[in-house]
Amino acid sequence: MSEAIELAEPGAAEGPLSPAATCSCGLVHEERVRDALAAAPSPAALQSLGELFKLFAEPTRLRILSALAEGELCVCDLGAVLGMSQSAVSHQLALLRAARLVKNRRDGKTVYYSLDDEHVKEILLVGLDHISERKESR
Amino acid sequence: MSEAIELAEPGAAEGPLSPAATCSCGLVHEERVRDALAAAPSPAALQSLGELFKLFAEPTRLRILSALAEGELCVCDLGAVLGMSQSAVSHQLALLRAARLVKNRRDGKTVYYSLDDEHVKEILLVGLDHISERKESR
DNA sequence: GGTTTATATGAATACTTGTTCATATGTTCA
DNA sequence: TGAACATATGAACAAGTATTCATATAAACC
Repeated sequence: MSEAIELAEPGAAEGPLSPAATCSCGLVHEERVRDALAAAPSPAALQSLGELFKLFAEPTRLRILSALAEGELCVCDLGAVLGMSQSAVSHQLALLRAARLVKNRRDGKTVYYSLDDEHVKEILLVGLDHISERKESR
Repeated sequence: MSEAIELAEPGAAEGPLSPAATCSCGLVHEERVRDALAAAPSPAALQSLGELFKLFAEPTRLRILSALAEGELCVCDLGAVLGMSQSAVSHQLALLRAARLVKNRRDGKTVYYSLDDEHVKEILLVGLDHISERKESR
């Protein structure tokens, strides 16, 4: 607790910490806060990261991605795999496509989708690793 | 297109594919669909995976996690880092705690938080790797 | 060319969720 | 014990989003 300091006016601009960067409590470990701020990703990176993980944050899209991890599938195939309407699948594919997680190629009337990024499998594996580890430690 | 087959009755139960597992279109690559279904994670795993990635899907929590990646911080520190109210931070910490992504220890009135899982940094790094790669290829 | 089939997209609705406000819990210190 | 402080939590409101329904695009086949 040696580096704990008391800020006289918690909400006031005092020192290099920005005014809004202090919460209502008066206790702040200034050095640690400074380190954390220095190491923080840029707002743009945070935004992109959030949008990326949001795509992995839903069972529907997770199923699409893990299905495509097995190989190329057309939209109708994905509908069959998921037991979902073509429209719902297509909407999700549009999101995944915009994030460049999947790519598509057209063959006549059929559009085939596949993974566009090596990180997809990697992220899925780390996630699966995490949840299985949590399960056994419980 | 050699393995493309036409289902006579798209909605009807025909073959090992479940009735609901066929979309409105009649074109299904049966073998590919079967492979994808065989490789699909269990519903429970999909649920857990979704909940896990949902925690990484928001700038606020991403900032909390990357701040804690630099070292232990108390709730008030995190409020200062994020420029957010103690209540908002505490709510998010409760979610991260429930998922065992962070742990806490009490020292008097102060509660210190830190990362509870090696996968957190790993997931963050893969995500950052992905978005930086996308940026340069654009 | 016109019809059929596979996919894409726009609008609307139901649902989830992050933040705020108010208040409770738990610890220290006088 | 009681006051002060750090944190936790419950309720409510606002914002974002996944699915459905209807319709548009695009290619193939007659």
